[in-house]
Amino acid sequence: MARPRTARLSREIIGRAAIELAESGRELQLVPLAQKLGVSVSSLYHHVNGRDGVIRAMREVLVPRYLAAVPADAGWESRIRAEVERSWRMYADHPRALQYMLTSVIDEPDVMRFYNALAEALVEAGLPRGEILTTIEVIDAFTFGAALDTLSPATILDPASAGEVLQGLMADHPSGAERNRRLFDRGLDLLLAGIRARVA
Amino acid sequence: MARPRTARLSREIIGRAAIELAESGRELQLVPLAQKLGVSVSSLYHHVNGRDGVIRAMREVLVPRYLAAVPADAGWESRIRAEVERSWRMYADHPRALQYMLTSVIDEPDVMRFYNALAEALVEAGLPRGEILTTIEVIDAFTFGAALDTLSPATILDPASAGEVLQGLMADHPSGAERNRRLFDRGLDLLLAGIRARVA
DNA sequence: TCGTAAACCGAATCTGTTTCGGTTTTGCTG
DNA sequence: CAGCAAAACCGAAACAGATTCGGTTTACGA
Repeated sequence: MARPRTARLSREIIGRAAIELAESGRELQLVPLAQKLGVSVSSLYHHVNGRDGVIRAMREVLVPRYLAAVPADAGWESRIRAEVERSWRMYADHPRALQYMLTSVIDEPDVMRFYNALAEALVEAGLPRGEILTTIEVIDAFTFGAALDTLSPATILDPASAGEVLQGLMADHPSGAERNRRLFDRGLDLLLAGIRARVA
Repeated sequence: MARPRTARLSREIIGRAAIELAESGRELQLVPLAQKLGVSVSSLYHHVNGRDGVIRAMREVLVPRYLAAVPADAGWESRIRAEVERSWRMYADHPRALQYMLTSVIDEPDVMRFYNALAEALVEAGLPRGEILTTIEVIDAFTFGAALDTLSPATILDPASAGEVLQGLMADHPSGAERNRRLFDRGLDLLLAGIRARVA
């Protein structure tokens, strides 16, 4: 086949399809990706730079979708909550895609905006200037770790080999998405409580 | 060559070599690994189940090395600090190895011991029972995220595209290992402050 | 209308993993 | 103390994915 009337591929089309493929649980491979798109593997190379380029395209789709600017909210704490929530949602909605994006460097303007928004909120909170950037990194690291938790199997711990205390606690502990949501909520609560205590 | 007088390989030998290889920054591939061990690639298959088996062997080396039981400390807070510190050190000392271990399931007894120790400490702290497991997961997620931060390039953010507030903060911010250490310390401080506030 | 570049394809190549058949040594068993 | 199964190694072949290359047709600008 030759050049079609209207192009079948673009970075965005490839990125979207790759995200779907990754989230379906299968490995991110070019043959299945090309099949999904009804195209031959080599055609992908006209739009993205190989497999790494596919991963980059995924990020170019996800970041603007989740991290684009929104009208700012009132207080510093609710602004932080809103920003971090969106960032977490991006990860948690697409944990398998995230897994591939782990090692690549982040240079999206929207990511920078996200950091900026957190910085401004923390300044407003009254945190000493020297602690702000580190605190942002803490929040980011936690969000990231919480998102990776979604990749764990539904039940992480084997009750059989758990100790006495732990075993008792595992009985009515949620699993899967519910566990993950609670983990994120509580972590953010704890961090914000820590920040409040610090500025008090 | 045939069977040697004394075996050249074992799961542990392979695991150690693989960790070194990963930390050296090169890809974890079987050919370099076999070369490093002075052995042919196919020989690896007698001891570990392919590439995935090599990754598993890495974990079998690292987990006992870092997470084995140690004599317990006095208060709940310092016990948590000690446990989490060791867990973080494992990750932070071997971030590249960690990267390969991300997706595999954890079933080591020492890991279970680690969770148990945290559970007992939080019970002692007086945290409501229904919150303990989630809090452990929060701590774990943060540690993990903080460790992954070591994989980031030395400078994450491009000052040129940073906003006004952020740019000012980036001037005297540490980078590399120093940044990572601070990130971990402050995160743990914030979480513990949050827990203290909760039980107060 | 002509020529260049874009968008696609199949086939070939390259890189890395896995399997297979063979050789020698060990260590157990009768 | 022979015999023999299994262990530990090897090289070569098979396999799996990613990447490159040369070709064909179509779009589009000069």
